[in-house]
Amino acid sequence: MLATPNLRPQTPNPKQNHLLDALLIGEFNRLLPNLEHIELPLGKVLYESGGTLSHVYFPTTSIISLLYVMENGASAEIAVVGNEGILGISLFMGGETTSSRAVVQSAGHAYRLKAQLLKEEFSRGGPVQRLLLRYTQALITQMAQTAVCNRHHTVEQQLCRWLLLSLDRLVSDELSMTQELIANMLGVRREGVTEAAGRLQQEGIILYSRGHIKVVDRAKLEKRSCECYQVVKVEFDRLLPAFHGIAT
Amino acid sequence: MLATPNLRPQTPNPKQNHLLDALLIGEFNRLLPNLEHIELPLGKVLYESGGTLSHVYFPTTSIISLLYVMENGASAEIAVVGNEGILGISLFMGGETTSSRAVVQSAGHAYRLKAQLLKEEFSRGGPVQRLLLRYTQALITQMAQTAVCNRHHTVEQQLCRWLLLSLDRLVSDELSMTQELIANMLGVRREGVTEAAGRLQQEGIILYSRGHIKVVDRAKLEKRSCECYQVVKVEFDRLLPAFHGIAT
DNA sequence: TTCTATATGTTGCTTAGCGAACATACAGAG
DNA sequence: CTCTGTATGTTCGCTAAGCAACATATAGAA
Repeated sequence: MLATPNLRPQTPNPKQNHLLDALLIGEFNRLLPNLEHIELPLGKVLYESGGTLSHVYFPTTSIISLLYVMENGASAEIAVVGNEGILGISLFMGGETTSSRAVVQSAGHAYRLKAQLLKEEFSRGGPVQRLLLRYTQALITQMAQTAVCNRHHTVEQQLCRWLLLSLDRLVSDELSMTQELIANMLGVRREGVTEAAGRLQQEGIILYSRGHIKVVDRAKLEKRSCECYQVVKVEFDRLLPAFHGIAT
Repeated sequence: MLATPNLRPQTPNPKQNHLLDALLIGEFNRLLPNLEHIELPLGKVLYESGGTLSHVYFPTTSIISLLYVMENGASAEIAVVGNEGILGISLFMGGETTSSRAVVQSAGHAYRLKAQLLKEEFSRGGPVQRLLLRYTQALITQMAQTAVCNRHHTVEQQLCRWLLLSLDRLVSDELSMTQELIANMLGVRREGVTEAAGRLQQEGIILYSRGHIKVVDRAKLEKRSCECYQVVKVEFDRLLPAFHGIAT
């Protein structure tokens, strides 16, 4: 039996989002009053495929999943966005609409900013623009690696990768997530996740119960994962190192 | 028996690359003398994973494949770049290095530009920058769709998608490509491609022989393909419509 | 406490695609 | 014309993961 993770000791603070923290320099500071704090419940759909983007989101304690949903209803996760990034890159990339659905994968807090405001800041160029583009580049790496992972790795490996990606974006070592939902994200059957999770639990790597997963042995989890996790992590660290002061 | 496609009636011309054509406006025109025409043989590696980018490439009659190669040697194609785009986006995205390998998938011509020159133009902002970012957005869509396709679709469907993507980037309806190479791109076994191609040939959709594939019935090919091809095509058309005059 | 919706466990069957080992067939060199 | 390397065809067994149809267990509501 697992306790519900206590994720709310801190007061919400824009600086909990690393990208936002790095952005809030110089003139960008004037946007601070325009940041709107919101709470994101599990499953909330922030963008629908093909829809227009009214805001961009900076998750702090929440995690957003970029999902592509196919004609027949099957889905697959393209990338995740947590406290390291921003949701809504197609806004400044010029797309206006997004081709994927954005769903809250882990409930928590976020800050949002009106689309127009971010676009204006972006088009000013300079460090803000450069940082946003570097983040986009990191996100591209994540997508590319997801494609590779989908092609070559087993459900268990992908589950490990997915858990690690989530863990890196949370303060806790627990996450609230049913196997059914994980299966949706990975684009596999629920039974496949059940089996893989069962194996991981038997080996003392994770502990789970009705929608709560606790990672007990992170080192082993990394070993069971495919290389994809490390590849993405290294690239994020390279492109967005300490964040503070890199926006130069 | 198929004749080798005659792809060289035209004199090489930068305007054969749609993106370059759209870029060569106003001040960007001064870059024209810096464009270097080159011929790209099949299989040539333009970027190695992790390497530094000395040039960006604008394919005209060639097609470049972005491949990710895993630790164990297995590979998968992330995206393709042809006469609609530019190779080397990580340059202006701020990455400096690329995380995937770029290989010539279809021999032909291209123009290249010194990395520094493109970076300078990009950082000027304005229409050039906007167009490059829109193209990047389209490329992101292609990567995301590749991820989905890898998860859910059969080898045959993916082969159809791949043929269509290649076709769109060529003037001819024939391509020079062995099944072995296609298998590498798709990240599947050669035998799988042989079987799928055999079926397509039996139904009169394609015709092939020792490294030459001719698409006979494009309409049927589109029907056999998964939705992924159309999704990507629609997004490219939306983001980069007629090209001429959109860089505003 | 009991009930119920939801989460997880399990099993049998089927199939796509892998790995490996081999057969054939064609193109271009000599 | 023959030889040879390369491209394609075929087969066997195997496994991961799909589909389907259940059984069980538990948290929270009543």
